[in-house]
Amino acid sequence: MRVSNLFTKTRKLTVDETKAKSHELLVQGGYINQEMAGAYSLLPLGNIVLRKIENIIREEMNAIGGQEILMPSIHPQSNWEKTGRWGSMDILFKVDSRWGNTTYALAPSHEEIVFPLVKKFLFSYKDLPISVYQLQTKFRDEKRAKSGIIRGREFGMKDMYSFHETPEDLSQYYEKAKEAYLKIFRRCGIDAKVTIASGGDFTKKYSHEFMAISEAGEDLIIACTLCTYAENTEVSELEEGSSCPKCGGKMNAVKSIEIGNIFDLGDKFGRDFEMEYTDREGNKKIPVSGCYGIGTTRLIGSIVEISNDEKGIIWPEEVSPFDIHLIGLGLDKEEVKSFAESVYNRLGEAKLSVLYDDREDASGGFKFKDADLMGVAKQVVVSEKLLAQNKVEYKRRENGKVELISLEELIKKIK
RNA sequence: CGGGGCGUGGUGUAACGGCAGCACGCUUGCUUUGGGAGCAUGUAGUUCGAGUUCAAAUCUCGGCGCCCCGACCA
Repeated sequence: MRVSNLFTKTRKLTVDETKAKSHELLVQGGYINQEMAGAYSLLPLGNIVLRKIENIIREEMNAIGGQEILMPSIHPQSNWEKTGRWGSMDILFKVDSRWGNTTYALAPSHEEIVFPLVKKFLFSYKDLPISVYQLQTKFRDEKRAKSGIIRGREFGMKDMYSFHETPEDLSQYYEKAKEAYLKIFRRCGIDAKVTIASGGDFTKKYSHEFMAISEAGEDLIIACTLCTYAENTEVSELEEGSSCPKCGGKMNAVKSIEIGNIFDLGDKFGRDFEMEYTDREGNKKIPVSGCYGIGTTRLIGSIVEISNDEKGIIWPEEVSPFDIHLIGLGLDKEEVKSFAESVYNRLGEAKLSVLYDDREDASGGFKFKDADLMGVAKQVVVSEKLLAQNKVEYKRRENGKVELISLEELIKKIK
């Protein structure tokens, strides 16, 4: 991708200091645009980051047997009445059809679709376990949208639902999902803490929240400084400075963002939708199930919230919108330009994705500032000076360490 | 939903009730390319409605919108 072709631009000026840091950086860098309170457009760069996050999630969900599907966003009222949530859920958007008197729910979650859906294909214990997931848009009529992309009224989410014969099988799968979640967050550059929380109005059982430690967070948790163990202060009896029940490390109270949540649903929704199958003894049985969510667009904001400095965003490698940000200096000179172009082409041949700052009318300073702001994990500079040595300059955004290196050495090094 | 704040060119801001100004951006031209370039040039604005007043960006009432604190939070 050439910077000269990007229809978005970076912005020099601060957008609104009162908002979240991640919001400011994502707007300045040209990743997102706010359309109203709680609704955002993802611009080319932001969209690439979202796809990268989604693909990481896909890989890890597929690895634990999840099958990807895609369900609709508008749901029939009757399904929501069956679960009792039509009347009880105050964040539920309801939309009227212009024809007749039909009202639909705009999906804040998908139990009301996925349970009747799976029911259609579930006849025997031999069909279990089943695990399905989707990457989709959710709508929640939040009383107050806040913190930029971290808490919107429309947002991206991965939701997975699993169905099992026994609570034991569910809990085994639940643990597998927990590990998969930690892996996903690690790949996104976040060292997530796992807290035990209440199940909300969802289930009488417990749930686990995955927390990213950040001042921008809305939750206060008490987290171990050594391992992933943590408790939400809403339910915790641990005190600041006490020792971790799991590893003995020190527990600290910290603010954090909820980036994932998994629930043991028991047979709640299975019963609501009379989801019966025949077990080994020929009896009718209701499966137990779990659900597993990750806010994908919120994750974008959370990563930026955690990974930035005074110059801009610092993308962790796996979610960086490009492998390399290539900066061409002095491109008005023909030989420098063709050198830069050949570097761009060669990196592409080596299957590296490159954002190439090919602007001939921008000063060098401007390009460095833009690159640091946009935060691509690796930067490569070409210039007249470097051309003379037949070298390029290689720099990692996270530590700013600079290396002079030949192009082929560079490719070998980062492939 | 309770409380508070704010609404001025594309962006960020200034203006006692009395000529709407600045910076950035953008246009055009020339010069510039190793850390947000220089000169010249042009461009564009008071959220909406009602009211008070000789006169409203400024005061009053209402609408709409956004932000913050709290409450809420699959």
